[in-house]
Amino acid sequence: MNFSFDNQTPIYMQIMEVIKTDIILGKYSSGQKLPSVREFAVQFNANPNTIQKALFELEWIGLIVTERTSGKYVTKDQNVLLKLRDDKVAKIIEDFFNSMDKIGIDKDKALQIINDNKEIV
Amino acid sequence: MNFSFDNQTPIYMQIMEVIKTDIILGKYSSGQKLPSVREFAVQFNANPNTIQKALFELEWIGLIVTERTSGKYVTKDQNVLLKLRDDKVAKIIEDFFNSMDKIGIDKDKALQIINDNKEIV
Amino acid sequence: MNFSFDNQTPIYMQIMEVIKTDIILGKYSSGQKLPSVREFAVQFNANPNTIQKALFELEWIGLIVTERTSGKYVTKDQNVLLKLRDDKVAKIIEDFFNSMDKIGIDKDKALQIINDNKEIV
Amino acid sequence: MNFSFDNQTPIYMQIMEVIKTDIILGKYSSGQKLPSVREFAVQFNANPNTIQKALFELEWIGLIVTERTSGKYVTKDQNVLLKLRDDKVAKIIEDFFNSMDKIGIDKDKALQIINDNKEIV
DNA sequence: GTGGTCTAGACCACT
DNA sequence: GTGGTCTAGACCACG
Repeated sequence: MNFSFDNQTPIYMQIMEVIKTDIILGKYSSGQKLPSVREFAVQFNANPNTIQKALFELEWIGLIVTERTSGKYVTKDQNVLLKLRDDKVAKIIEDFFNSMDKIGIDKDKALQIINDNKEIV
Repeated sequence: MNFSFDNQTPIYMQIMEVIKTDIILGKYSSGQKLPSVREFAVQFNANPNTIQKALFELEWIGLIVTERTSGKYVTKDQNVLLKLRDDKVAKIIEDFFNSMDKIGIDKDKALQIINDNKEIV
Repeated sequence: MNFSFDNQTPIYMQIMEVIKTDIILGKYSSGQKLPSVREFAVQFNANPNTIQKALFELEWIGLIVTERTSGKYVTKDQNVLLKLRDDKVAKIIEDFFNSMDKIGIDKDKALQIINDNKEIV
Repeated sequence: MNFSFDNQTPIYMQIMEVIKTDIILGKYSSGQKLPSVREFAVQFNANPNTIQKALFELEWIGLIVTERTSGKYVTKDQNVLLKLRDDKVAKIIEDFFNSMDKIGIDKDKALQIINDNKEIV
């Protein structure tokens, strides 16, 4: 796998997002063991410490749990996983309307535009 | 006016965005003189150097022009202004679909969701 | 019995504490034979090596003695048992006053607070 | 200043506790600038990264805020500061009763013992 | 082999 | 000079 990192945002945040997304997409499913920190380090071509920092954030939000000496696992709590996805969807929609609002386009207008978007994009 | 800056992104970029948005919204219209660097500095409670950096970027993309000795003006080129707005709209829509795509929701599904969620958000 | 281990502290220490407490509480009384390492291993759902390590620590502080070929027994030395409990009580009280002291609450004040707070906690 | 670190618990946690306590005690008061990361590093004879880790935790719980390029400051939110102290007191009392309970001493008995503690300790 | 901690040292953006 | 990020490399406890 090959990742090209955006130079504007910290690598650890980008890694966090990639893994988070992989979990949402079910690439790593509930209760499953994640690759070890060292494996991730190779995969992302980053330092193990950087991976740690990324995974720590995911642990904080309850997405993954650490079993000392055996590895890190995706939480078995389905609610956390479902909520994560819903939150993300809600966030995307909110961002969309906010962005449109900032340039003077209200919700109704925004919806109209996006539904007609085939011509625009 | 009171701005609370996001601590993650450079201040000058945030100022740039605010001014850009103000121009799109017509607060500063085509051909109009912009406030002086010093006025902006007071308005944003920022260092004049920071303002300079922000304005320089806007000049670079052709949004504003500097008339030596008299100040900075919004470009008279209507095409630039219109394009700016359209670009932004297209960008917002693209971001929206990209974000949805990342979590496994295709265009049709995304449209369906956003149309259903205008009451929720 | 079901134990949920704290992921922050070594399992063997947690097991040690549980057994130690059980001895203080008289669940295993003076001179009595302890369950075998294997039985403990099943009971705590842990690796026999981990149990060994926990028991070794308890033997070190004189709480239990190993009779080769027959098993491990709670010490017959009543003094050790009594002292263990008194030590623990003293330790708890000392910890309490130390903790209070660290946040600027002296002994008298601490006593006053704890006497007032038996309803709150 | 001279600190002797407990070898059982991570240095960053111990540093975190020291700074937290200093804030509770008002050594660093509301809104005040904290020493720089590098100054702390010298003071605690630790690596700046270790200090960062400690301070990050304090930031997470809202105790301190980071002003990019100028430094880190104790939060101006008095509620957070007051709550911090109250939480700590409650925690200490709770720990005390829990510890006593574990060795078979109930609340009333525990209170009685601690009030009579002069002879015991 | 697993995660956790720590150090030394470097570079960066921002003011 | 401030905080933030990242790396390389080391050592440790645990099971």
